[in-house]
Amino acid sequence: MGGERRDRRVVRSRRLLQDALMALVLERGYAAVTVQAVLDRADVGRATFYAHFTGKEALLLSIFEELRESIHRELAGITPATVARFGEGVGLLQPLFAHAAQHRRLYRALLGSRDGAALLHSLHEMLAAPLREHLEAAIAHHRRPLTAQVDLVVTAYVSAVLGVLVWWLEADLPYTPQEMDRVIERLMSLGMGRALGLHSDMGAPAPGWEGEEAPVDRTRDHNRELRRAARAPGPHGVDR
Amino acid sequence: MGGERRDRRVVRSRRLLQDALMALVLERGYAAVTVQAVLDRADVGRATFYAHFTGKEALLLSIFEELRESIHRELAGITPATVARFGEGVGLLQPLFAHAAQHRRLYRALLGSRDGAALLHSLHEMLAAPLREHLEAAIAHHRRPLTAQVDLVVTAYVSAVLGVLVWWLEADLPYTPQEMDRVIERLMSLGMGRALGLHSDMGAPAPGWEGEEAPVDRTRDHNRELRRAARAPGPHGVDR
DNA sequence: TGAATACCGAACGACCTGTTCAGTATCGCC
DNA sequence: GGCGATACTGAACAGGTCGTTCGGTATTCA
Repeated sequence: MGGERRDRRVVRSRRLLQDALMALVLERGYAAVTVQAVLDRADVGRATFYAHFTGKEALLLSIFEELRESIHRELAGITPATVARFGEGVGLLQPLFAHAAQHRRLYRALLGSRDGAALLHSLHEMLAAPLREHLEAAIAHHRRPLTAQVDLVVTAYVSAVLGVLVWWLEADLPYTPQEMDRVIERLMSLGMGRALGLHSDMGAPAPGWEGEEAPVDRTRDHNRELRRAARAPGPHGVDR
Repeated sequence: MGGERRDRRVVRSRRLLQDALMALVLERGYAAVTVQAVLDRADVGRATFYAHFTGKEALLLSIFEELRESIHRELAGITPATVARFGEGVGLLQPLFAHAAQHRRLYRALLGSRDGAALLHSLHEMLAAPLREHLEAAIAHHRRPLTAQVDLVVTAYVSAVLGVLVWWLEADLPYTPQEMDRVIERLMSLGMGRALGLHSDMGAPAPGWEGEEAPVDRTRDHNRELRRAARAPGPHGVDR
C-alpha cells in the first residue's frame, strides 16, 4: 500500500539492503547479522541505510512486508464464509504451509532459532485477526455471546498451527501442505466448535466448564486471592 | 544435580547477580538489560561475572534452573499414567498455570515480549518430553504404531498450551488455573485422541487423513517436487 | 593460622551503533 | 538537453557494550 516510490535510486538501495540481509540471515542466522555486515555486503553507505530504515529489524520487516502481500494474495481466494465450517476440509491453512514450503529456507532461518520472535508474532496476528473476526460473526449468528473465550480459542488454534508449522519445517516437510491442513483441522475443529458452543451437529453441544456460575465473579475473587498471596510471600518468597 | 557449591563467596556472588538480573528484567525487560547494568546493580566486579557465567543468557537460565526444579516438584505428584486419560478432568496443566500465576510478574516479563524465546523453548521441551513419552506408551498399549504423528500432536498441544498461557498472563489471569486446565483439556483432548487413534469411546475412532496410501511415499515425492521447484524459480524467483 | 581461592578494579582492544556533514552522482521533469 | 531536486558517498564522531587480562586484596576452608 502507498507503493509509489518513483526514484530508482531509492528502490535500488532498498533492494540491495534487503537482499544482503536475506543472504546473511541464511548464512549466519538473523541474530548474528550486524548492520555493519549488511552495509558491507550491500555495498551501501551507512548514512543511506539509516535514511531508509530505523535499524536491523525494520529492514527485516520490510522484507517480510513483501511476503505478507504474497500470503495475502494467496489467501484472498478464501472467503471468510469458508472459515466457519470446520468440520469439512476447507483448506484454510494449505496456502500458509505452501508458502512456507516455497520459502522454506528463509522461514527456517527466521522461525527456527529464537530470532523468529518478531516474525512469529507478526504471523500470529496475521492469522488470528481474520479468524477471530469470523468466529465472532459466526457466534453472533448462533446467538452465543461468549467473546472472551473466542480470544482464548483463537490463541490456542493459532499457536498450535504456528508451532506445528515450525516443527514441520524443521522436520523437513514430512507431509504435504494439504495433509498438514487436514490433520490440523482434524485435530482442532471438534474442540473449537465445542468450546464455542457451535457444532450443533456434534454429539455434545457444549455443556460445562463455565457451568454453574458466571465466570466473571469467580475470576475477580481469584485474582484478588492471588494478589494477596503475592504480596505476602512465604519465608523464602515467591516471585522474588 | 551436582549441587555442592561450598564456598560462600561463590553462592553470594551468584545470588547477587541473579537477583540483580531479576530486578532489572522486571523493570526494563530482558532485552533492555545490559551486563553492565547487572554489574552495577549487583555491585559485583566484571571479572567475577564472567568467572561464573558466559553471558547474560547463561545468567538468565541459571535463574530459571531454580524455577525448573520448582515446576518439577509441583509436577511430581502427577504420574505419567494420569496423562493418558484425556477425557476426564485430570488437571495436568493446573500446576503449570498455578506456578505461572505465582510468578506472574516474572513470567510476563520473560514471556511477553520477544525476549521469551529461550524460556518458551525450555518450557516447551519441559512439557513435550513427558507428554510424548506417555503418549507413545499409550499408543503401544493400544497397538497403533503411529510414532510420526505423535510428534505433531505433541507439538500442537504444547504450542497451544503455551500460547494460551501467554495470553492468559497478558489478559491478567481472567480464569483460575483450574478453569484453564479444563478449557484446554476440553479444547484439545477430542482431536488429539482422534488424531492418534485412541479414544475408542468416541463416536469416530479415527478414520482418514492418512487414508489410502502410506504417507511416507507421498511425502518423499512431495519433497522432491518442492526441491525441484525451489532450484528453478520463476522470473523473479521464490525464496530469493 | 596458613594456604587456597574468590573477588576487586582498572584498564584494554575490538566491535557495534546511530548521527552528522560536505561533496558528488543520479534522478525526474520541464 | 539541461536544471533543480534529491539520493548517495565516505569519513569521521561520540557513546556504548563486550569479554579478557592482571596484580593486589579479602575471605574462606581446613
